[in-house]
Amino acid sequence: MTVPQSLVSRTTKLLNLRSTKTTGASTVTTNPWNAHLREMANQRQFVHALTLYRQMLRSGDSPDVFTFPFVLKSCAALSLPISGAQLHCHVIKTGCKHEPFVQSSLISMYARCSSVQYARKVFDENGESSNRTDCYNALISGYTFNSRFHDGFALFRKMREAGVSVNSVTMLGLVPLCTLPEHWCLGLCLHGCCVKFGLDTQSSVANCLLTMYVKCGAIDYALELFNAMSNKDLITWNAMISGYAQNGLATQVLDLYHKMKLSDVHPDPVTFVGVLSSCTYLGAQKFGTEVDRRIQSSGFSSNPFLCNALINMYARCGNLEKARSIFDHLREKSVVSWTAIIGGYGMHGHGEIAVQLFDEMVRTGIRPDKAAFVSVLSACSHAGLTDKGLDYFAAMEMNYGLQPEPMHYSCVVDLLGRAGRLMEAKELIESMQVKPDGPVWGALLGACKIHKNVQLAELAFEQVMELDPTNIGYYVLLSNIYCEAENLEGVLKVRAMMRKRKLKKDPGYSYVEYEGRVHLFLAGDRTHPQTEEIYRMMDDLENLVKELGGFYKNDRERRNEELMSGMGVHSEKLAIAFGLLNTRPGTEIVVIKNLRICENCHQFIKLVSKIVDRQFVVRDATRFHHFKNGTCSCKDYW
DNA sequence: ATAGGGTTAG
Repeated sequence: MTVPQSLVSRTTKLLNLRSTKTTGASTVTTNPWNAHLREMANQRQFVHALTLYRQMLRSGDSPDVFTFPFVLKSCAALSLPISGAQLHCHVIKTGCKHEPFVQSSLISMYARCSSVQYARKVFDENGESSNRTDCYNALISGYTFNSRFHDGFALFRKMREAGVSVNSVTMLGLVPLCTLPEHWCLGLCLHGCCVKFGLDTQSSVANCLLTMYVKCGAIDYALELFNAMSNKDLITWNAMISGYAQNGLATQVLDLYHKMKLSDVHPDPVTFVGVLSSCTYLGAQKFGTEVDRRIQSSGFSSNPFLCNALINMYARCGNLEKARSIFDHLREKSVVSWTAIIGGYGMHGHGEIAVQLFDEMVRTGIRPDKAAFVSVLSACSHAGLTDKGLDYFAAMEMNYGLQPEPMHYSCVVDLLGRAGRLMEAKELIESMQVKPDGPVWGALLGACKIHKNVQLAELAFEQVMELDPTNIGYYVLLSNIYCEAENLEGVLKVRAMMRKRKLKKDPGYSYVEYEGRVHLFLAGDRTHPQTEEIYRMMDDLENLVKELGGFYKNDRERRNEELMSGMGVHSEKLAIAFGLLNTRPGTEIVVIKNLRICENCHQFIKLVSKIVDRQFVVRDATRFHHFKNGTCSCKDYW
């Protein structure tokens, strides 16, 4: 085959290749450079490997069968198509093009750094000799790399029909093609294939299957596989930890991290990223600080992934000083770092700072992306910077060519809604290019609660029901709107709707982080080991609060809340009592809530803080996973 | 000796 001319003819010469002496095909030479090249490639020092290759040519030595795989791999890793094509010329000149390892390296190189079509060409022109497992494997993983689902499976079928034997590397190439939820049944079949071929004992294939399940959201299957694996290596642990983390199962992550520490496997930066993101999700700053110490002592402190994860963790947990200090010391601030710190200031009510930082980011030449706009838009809506937010929203598409997604719309609807500009918000939704999702109409519904607009609320609710009929939060919201409007009929209507759809309100829960553990309380919970003491403490507090004049703002509201949830004592009160029992006087007690704190508890906490002279901070955990869907199942976590 | 592969942040 000829090397694609379009690539070679480009003037850029990344490798300054001289013509080389042609040696006999596949002559086994003891090229002294090869050992060094292998070393470089194995250590992922790809630039060095290519430099070394250049030096080798300059010194007059010729590349051979053992040289090409390393340098081709380096080109693939660095995505250098022109150098890759030049190497292809060298392969032909040195007569190595029929060498098995060189063929599969070439296929892989083309698939990874120029075009999978060229990879296919090499494969086809190899003729009979490509009827080998290696070449099939290389091309299949090439299709996977380029997300070519149908081509990948078609080739696999061809491979089976041609009677070419399948090995574990075939599966490593094929399984990651099934990472979309709609393809996961096929992944399950592949799992069956692995068992049939006796490949499941290899931990790399199992890791690959594990990752596939995780990405499809089939956490149960992933866990089953994980538990069945007797030789869990670092990647096994990491796959499961990040799998939980990506599916919003934060407490399971912390549990698993704990178990990993007890095993012999040492965590690496990938592990810490998953653990930190779960601390962020839970608002578990103390746990996160522990992890931070471990990161420092493991020598990973300059890893950019970890720095960003740390900034995010501290910022979301409210420790803005610490987050800022890491951010300021960062050598290279990426758009991710900026987004994390902007989001942190935004969610803790420092909208002005968030906006300043966003502008500063743009001044330093960093191009904001969609996530950066989410953080600045939500900062604007929390701080009431309505016009500023609208400017950013306009700039997003006009100046940066970024098509807003439902997330951005829900921020802007919230922005307009909080400012009382309800009709504009409604019109914005109706003008959307993309289909609005539940949170977009939900934001309007929330705004209707603030501004007591029953009519618009009914309209927004109708829309939300089309999109997300099982989300209890919206029913509660509408019910409260009716309740405030003293529309008893409406309240009953919502309740009947919920009964008909067999929906029950998720229990409100609160948690307090204590001694590196998350202590979770559901409304009316009596499962905590200290339940007796907690309830005693709470009764005392309630009596004191009554003496100070604390009561429900309005009796109807209390009844409504109780009917909606069927609950007893509110979870935040339990959490407060637990905190008072276990923490030292003078320390702050941080309570995290999954649902908005109710008016009664708000007052309760205010009065308790006067009585006991302690500082309470109640933070809204819904902010932590505002844009994630998964529910937090912390229940089993002690 | 040599390919092919699995885990990371907002």
